[in-house]
Amino acid sequence: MSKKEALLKAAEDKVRLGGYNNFSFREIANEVGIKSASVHYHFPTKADLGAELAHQYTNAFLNALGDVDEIKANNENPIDVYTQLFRNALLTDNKMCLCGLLGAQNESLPDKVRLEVKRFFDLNLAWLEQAHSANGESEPSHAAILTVSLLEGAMMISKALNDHSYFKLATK
Amino acid sequence: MSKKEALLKAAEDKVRLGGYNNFSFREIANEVGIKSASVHYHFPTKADLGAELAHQYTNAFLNALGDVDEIKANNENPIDVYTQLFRNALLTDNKMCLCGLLGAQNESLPDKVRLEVKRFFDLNLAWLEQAHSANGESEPSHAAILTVSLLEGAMMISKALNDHSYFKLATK
DNA sequence: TTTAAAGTATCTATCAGTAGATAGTTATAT
DNA sequence: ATATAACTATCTACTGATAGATACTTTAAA
Repeated sequence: MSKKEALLKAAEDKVRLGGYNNFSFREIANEVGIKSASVHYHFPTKADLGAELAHQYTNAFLNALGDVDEIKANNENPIDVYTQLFRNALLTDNKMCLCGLLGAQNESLPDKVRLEVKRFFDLNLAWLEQAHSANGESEPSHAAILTVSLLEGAMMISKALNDHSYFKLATK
Repeated sequence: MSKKEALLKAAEDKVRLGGYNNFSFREIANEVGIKSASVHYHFPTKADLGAELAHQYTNAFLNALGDVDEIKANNENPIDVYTQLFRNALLTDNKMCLCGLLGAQNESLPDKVRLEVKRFFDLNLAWLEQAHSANGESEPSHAAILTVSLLEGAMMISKALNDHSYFKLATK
């Protein structure tokens, strides 16, 4: 893993625990074994780092979801796949969804970060709409909104209560 | 409004926009017209301020909700009342739910703040369980979890997309 | 094929600004 | 007189950011 990738990973862990202000160049530099000034070589500003972090997170998330048609072709329910990905993010990493937390902080984010967070939800809603449509839902667009809202909310409250069983109950 | 109340109000606005790290003693002191050192007279530490903020927010929220039995006696649906309170918080104030945002940041909060955030959701779930029970739901506890998760998630994503119509769609 | 230039990745040193917090002082009001 | 609510002054720690130097690697030109 390159230093740049390591910096992004270190930042991701901290942001997913406490939001955009929960990491500093010094902290993540220490963790990967360079000086804070050197972080600016890879990311001119903190906003640049935050934006790239959200962008890559979104790409990785959508990549992990895969293609709706392929899922259907395997006789699987894409909504179950989606739910499972959220569940893993919470249970395995024991952390919030990066873009969920950043989204809640929207108004205090730099513009370029805000834009990437919006991209995450736009793409998620598009994927879910396609999924519900493939499932024969009568209102796929509305169902998509309900799905992502419920999952993000359940995740948030599971963290607030520090109780993973909450998420399981909310998504069963 | 006393200085102390004004400090809490100023802090609340900032926290609801960007989380616990989104306000400083200096900022809120300037806003109410005192010096940052004087804030420590009212709140020994920032954690004390945060905890009292979340506590009062919770009390005000539950007070605004009112009593389930009285709502039912007026032939109103308490779940509609609950939804409407969330909607107003978002549409009128144009801000996130304080405890929703803090809950997502859970791991980076001081202990006493974390405790108050947990109290918010515990009390919300109890109120909703009673409400769903009064509505004759077969699984009031489960319904309560779904209700608060959906509303918090819809609120979060409305902020992320900067689009209030999203919340309306999610809650119709 | 050697040389020159450019790019990569880091360093040290430093900056102005802000953070929360403390000690000790002063004014005001009961 | 005492408690309340503010003040001034100051502290240490941390923030993101910049300047300038160094070593190493890669590319391009003579």
